[in-house]
Amino acid sequence: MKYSQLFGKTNKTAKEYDSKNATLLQKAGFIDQVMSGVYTYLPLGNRVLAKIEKIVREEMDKIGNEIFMPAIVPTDLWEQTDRLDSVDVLFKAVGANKASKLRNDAEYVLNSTHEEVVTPLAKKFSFSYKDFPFAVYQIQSKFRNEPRAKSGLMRGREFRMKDLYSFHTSEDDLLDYYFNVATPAYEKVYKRLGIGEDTVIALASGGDFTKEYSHEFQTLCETGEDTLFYVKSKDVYYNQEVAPSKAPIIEQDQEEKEIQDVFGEGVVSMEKLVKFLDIPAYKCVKTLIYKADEKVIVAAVRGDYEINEIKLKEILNCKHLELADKETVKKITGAEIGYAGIINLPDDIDIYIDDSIEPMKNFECGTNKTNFHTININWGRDIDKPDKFYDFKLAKEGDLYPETDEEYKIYTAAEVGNIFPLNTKFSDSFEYTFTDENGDEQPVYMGCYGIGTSRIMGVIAEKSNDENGLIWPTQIAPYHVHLMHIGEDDQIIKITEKLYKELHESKIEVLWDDRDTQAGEKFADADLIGIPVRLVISKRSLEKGGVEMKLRSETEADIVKMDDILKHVQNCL
RNA sequence: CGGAGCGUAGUUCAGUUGGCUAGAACGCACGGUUUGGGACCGUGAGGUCAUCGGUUCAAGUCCGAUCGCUCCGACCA
Repeated sequence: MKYSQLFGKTNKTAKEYDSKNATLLQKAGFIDQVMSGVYTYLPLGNRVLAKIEKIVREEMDKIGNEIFMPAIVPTDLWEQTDRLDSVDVLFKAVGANKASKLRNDAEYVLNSTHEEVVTPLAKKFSFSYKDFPFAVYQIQSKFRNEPRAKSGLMRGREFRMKDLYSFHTSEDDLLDYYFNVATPAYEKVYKRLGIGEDTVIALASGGDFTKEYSHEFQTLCETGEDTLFYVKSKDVYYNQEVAPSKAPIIEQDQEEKEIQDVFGEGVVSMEKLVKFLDIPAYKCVKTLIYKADEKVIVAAVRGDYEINEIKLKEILNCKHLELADKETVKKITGAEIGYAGIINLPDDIDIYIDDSIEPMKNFECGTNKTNFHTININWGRDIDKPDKFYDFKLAKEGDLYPETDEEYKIYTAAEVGNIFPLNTKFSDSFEYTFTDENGDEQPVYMGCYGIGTSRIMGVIAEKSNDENGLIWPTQIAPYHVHLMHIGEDDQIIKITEKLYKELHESKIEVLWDDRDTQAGEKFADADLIGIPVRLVISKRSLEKGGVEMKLRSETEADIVKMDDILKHVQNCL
């Protein structure tokens, strides 16, 4: 490809975003934003995405059959799984042209994931135990109406994803595939993409998919959205959303002080309270009123912690958990929002207390009376110590892994894959069963396995760059070689053109910057685009005996004899 | 969905208490000098100031609504 023929150019005045991948991919002409979280892939970006997907496809072909499902489907499929109105990010589409008489009024779903399509599909073709196990996958655009799309390709509203679904006659067979077939295939993919070293498996929430943990493939990356908690002795990573945690020991007072109500008008946040009472947050108790399904409950953590609703939900064994509204809080506590505490509560309410509170002495909590807080509360004396404490605090830096009491090591990471054991959740919804050896109907077990291919492009751009631009790993670089000539001398152009053709014939992908422009501009663009090998032909290089060759990841250039250049390039790929 | 900021040329931005015949840089076109890190000289094209409404003698500027973008938070199957 000649640069002069390439659609989409670099733009040095393009906006600087907080996110590197958004900035660099747009400056270098890989993507163009259409709206928040939605991008056009320009030729360079499209080539990178295609190469990522080729690698994913090659590995998935070893463990499943590729199919291609529709992005748009009727709503009734989503009604059958009860997800039509429960998936917050679901896009629904209607025919927009109200003026047209031919228009129908039906509503459709733009799939955010394809269980609703693949399960009825499998049901049409595979009914006998002899058909199992099997797996199908596709690479598709997905639609999720993220309330906050951000960070370039890291979190989009339309994005590319590979989704594979596996079908089994038993849970054991599902787990065997899950851990021994899908997981190694995923590891191979990340290795081939050049992020294998930095990619770990983390335990994460199964969401509404499964009660069990799901497994996330997380690429360590400073600007990632996720926080991982690593247990060294077990070599296990937990996503913060599920990390069990024990608060480190904090020195407590020896003497029990006198309990006391303190008047503090409008002191409703932890921040204000700490200032007002002049005590640290870890001497306070944070009390929140929740609605768990239809039941109202009280949950309390130490003041310097947040409540982890995923963990709390698990403890409560409820489907929906949300903070109670103003009226409910008033009814339960008798006070305005902000003064709830674990004392003076009605007898019939269930109170859940985090284990961070257990060792506390002379602690503070709301009085359940507007404008009042109570200090120097002690277990036994002022309030009965509950039989059971729970762990539903959001793990934070310094916390211990409860089982071994070792301090977590903390990493930030970007999710590049997520696999879920679905078990019979979707086969139940669609009444998908198979017939076993005895002629009996049995439930089908399923797993689903996702890789966000466009996000991976963002993650790699985010991780692999320097102050001058992108640095693509060879396997997914838009081209292998960035060729340029310096000087408009006929001889130099002829030599460059000859090399361009030779590279082409050797199946080496080459981008030739054939513009008549300043050398500096060509160098700057080459660095920005980030193609792994740069070849320069100029009067100077010819005088030195050939072509200058430089790797994007290196700072030093070498002169290579014209006859040896193909061999040298091939060695680098 | 809450909070904050913003929307002016292809791009990134400036435009003060309302006075605009709306600017700059980069990019683009033409001519010339250059050719190893975004070089220089000259000429030129390019704008319904997001949209709709209001206030005013006068609106890019003030007010309202809508749409959109960025950042923080909530959310994230």
